Amino acid sequence: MNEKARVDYVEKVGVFFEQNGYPPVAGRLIGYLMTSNEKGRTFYEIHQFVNASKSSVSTALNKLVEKGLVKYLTISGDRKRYFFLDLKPWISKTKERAEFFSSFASLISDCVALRGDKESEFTQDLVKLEAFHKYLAEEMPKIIDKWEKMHL
Amino acid sequence: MNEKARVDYVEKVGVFFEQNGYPPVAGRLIGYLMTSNEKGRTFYEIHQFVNASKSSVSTALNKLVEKGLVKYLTISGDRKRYFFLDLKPWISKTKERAEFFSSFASLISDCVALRGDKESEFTQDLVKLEAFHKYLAEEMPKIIDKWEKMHL
DNA sequence: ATATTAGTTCGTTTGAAACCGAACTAAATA
DNA sequence: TATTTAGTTCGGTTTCAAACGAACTAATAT
Repeated sequence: MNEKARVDYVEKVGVFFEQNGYPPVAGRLIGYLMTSNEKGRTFYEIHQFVNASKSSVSTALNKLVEKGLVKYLTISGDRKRYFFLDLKPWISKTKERAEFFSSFASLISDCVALRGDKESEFTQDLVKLEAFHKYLAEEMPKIIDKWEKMHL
Repeated sequence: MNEKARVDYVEKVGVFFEQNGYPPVAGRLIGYLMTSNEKGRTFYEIHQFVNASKSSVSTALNKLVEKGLVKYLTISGDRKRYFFLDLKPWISKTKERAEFFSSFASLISDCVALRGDKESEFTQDLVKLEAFHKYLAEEMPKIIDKWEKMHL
């Protein structure tokens, strides 16, 4: 693989994940592992490539391992760990994200319950918005399940 | 409306929006407007209720107006503006959010293009993940359109 | 035993976002 | 004309997450 292309790509992934709420180092780390083989990368390789301190790498890496996005394999008689991305949880993570819709729906529901003017246009719009989010909270898992069935 | 209940509710909305990437003041502001009538609230009322400085309220309010989440009406011969929530853009905002899926899909696609080991399990998993996100990028707008048709 | 190496821990620094207060503008009122 | 009011602007402070460096642990290798 062209090294310049890899560096550029990793930076792009870094930005993408940063925009989606990840710390920059974590994003670059994911990018680096995306361009790596399944044998995994050592702590030192990651540390060198993402050009961050060992402590930053350690923290970011452990957080990603906790989240289940990164796994590692070990080789007996070899102290190093070989880190790699686990792509499987991404789908279930998306399903979890759909819970946003139901919690927003119930937040709106609470609001409607609180309001005196059930007949006002604004309250009606709130009710509609709640219905919309309830609908999405139901439909999202459905379409994900559908995909899972298609691809098992 | 019970004032204590309103205060509690506004705080809850504040936390929710804060968790979803909004500044705390903006979240509380949205909460306050959710519990308000469609006539709208004045700058001063908001300022008092959310208990933040005028400058913070001004900044947060203007950002929300820019985003189209808050609108205001004016009354001739009255200098005040009456701010209220516009609930209509929420649905299209959700549709926009679905663009996340297509941009992630193309990010993965770039990665696959970069990789030499097209046949490896990891690359295959990447391809699958890309397909999954493409699928969602198509299905999300569809189910939203479906809802819109049901409720026009 | 000594030296490397892999990774962790922890106290400090840095940088950006959020918030603030005070001074300001511009319209309305007296 | 002078004053009040609605909202803005801008420079400074606070706050908090992210990153860092240096010292540490524990396993391996010499």
